[in-house]
Amino acid sequence: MTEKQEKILNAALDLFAHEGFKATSTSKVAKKAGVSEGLIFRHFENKEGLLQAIIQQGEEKIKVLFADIVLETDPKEVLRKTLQIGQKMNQNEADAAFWKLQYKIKWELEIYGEHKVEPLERALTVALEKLGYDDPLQEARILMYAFDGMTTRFYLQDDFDIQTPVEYLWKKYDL
Amino acid sequence: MTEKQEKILNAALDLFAHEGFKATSTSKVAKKAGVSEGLIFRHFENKEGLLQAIIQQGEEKIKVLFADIVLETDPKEVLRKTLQIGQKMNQNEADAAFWKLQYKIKWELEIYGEHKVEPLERALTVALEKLGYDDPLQEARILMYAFDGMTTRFYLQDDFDIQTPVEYLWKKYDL
DNA sequence: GTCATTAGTGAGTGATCACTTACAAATGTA
DNA sequence: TACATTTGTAAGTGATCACTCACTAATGAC
Repeated sequence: MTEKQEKILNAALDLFAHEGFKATSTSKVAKKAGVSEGLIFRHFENKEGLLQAIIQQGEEKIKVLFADIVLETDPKEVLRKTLQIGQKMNQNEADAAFWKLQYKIKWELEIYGEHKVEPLERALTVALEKLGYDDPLQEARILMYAFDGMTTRFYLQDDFDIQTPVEYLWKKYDL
Repeated sequence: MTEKQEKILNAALDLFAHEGFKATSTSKVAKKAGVSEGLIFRHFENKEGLLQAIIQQGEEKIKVLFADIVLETDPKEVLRKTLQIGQKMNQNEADAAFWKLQYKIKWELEIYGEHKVEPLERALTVALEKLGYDDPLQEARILMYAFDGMTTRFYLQDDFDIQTPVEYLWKKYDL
């Protein structure tokens, strides 16, 4: 990966996240990255390839994000770490743009990518089973739906306070 | 509202919902509606105006959807009716496309439109208070986040089974 | 040092975009 | 019937789109 290749990816990530994939022109990406437009097509073949390269990074980043949780054996710690994912996703501006794009792109591509969250689903199910829930899989899924809903709000609603609902869930699950 | 005006709106709704706003050209809308492209601009001024007309319809439809719930006084019935919204939203293809667009458009416009769901939030809060929840507002919000997360999955994941989680919540709230 | 490969440029390309304009058909009103 | 207004069309418009091409600069292998 050359320096200019990375500059293209970073510029594309930022623009796709904030303006949308379809709404971002390749000329805009090139300008922001400080390279000629032709170079994008040399390295990524076409605009779709550029997007796929970013999504590819996403697959790896999500594994890293979940790795810590999947290995955890203490059930309450699994829940605690899950509720802390939101903070991890938005530690800095680059990460925030990255994860926002992951949420945003779902609707432009019309693909949820459920396999990506499956490891988390399994970890949560095991944890909730240990904690004595009757239907741990359904409870895990409801928690994940709520998390997705909260995250959506966080990215779309400027003044959204994510702290309060997270703390509420913290209390609710007695963590 | 002339016949052709409605045809334009319906064609636009369908295309915007399935292809996206930015990705849908005005010529495509005209072709699908069976009118000349110029007529779109005569009636709706520009492409943005066409979208706004659809969103306007959304504001009214959401009020109708919630009206029944807001007037309900029995707390459990409020919860039951809330969980049944999902079915109401997808009674027929036109409705499904309409509500899908409402979800989809949020990410293209980057606006959540929290005022639209406020009446439901209030109704749920009152209901959960009556049922003795410590923090009924937070509980109401978590339920709404979960609902949003479920609906997102429903629209993006072809084989998503919305029935099971709804039934789980039904049991959980003892309805 | 030579030569093949890769990285990078910048000026194109046709296609498509949202939108305009000039004009005709339909409709309402007296 | 006369005429003003609204509804509708078809053929444009310049701008912008994703992408290509001919070319040069840099790098690596021997």
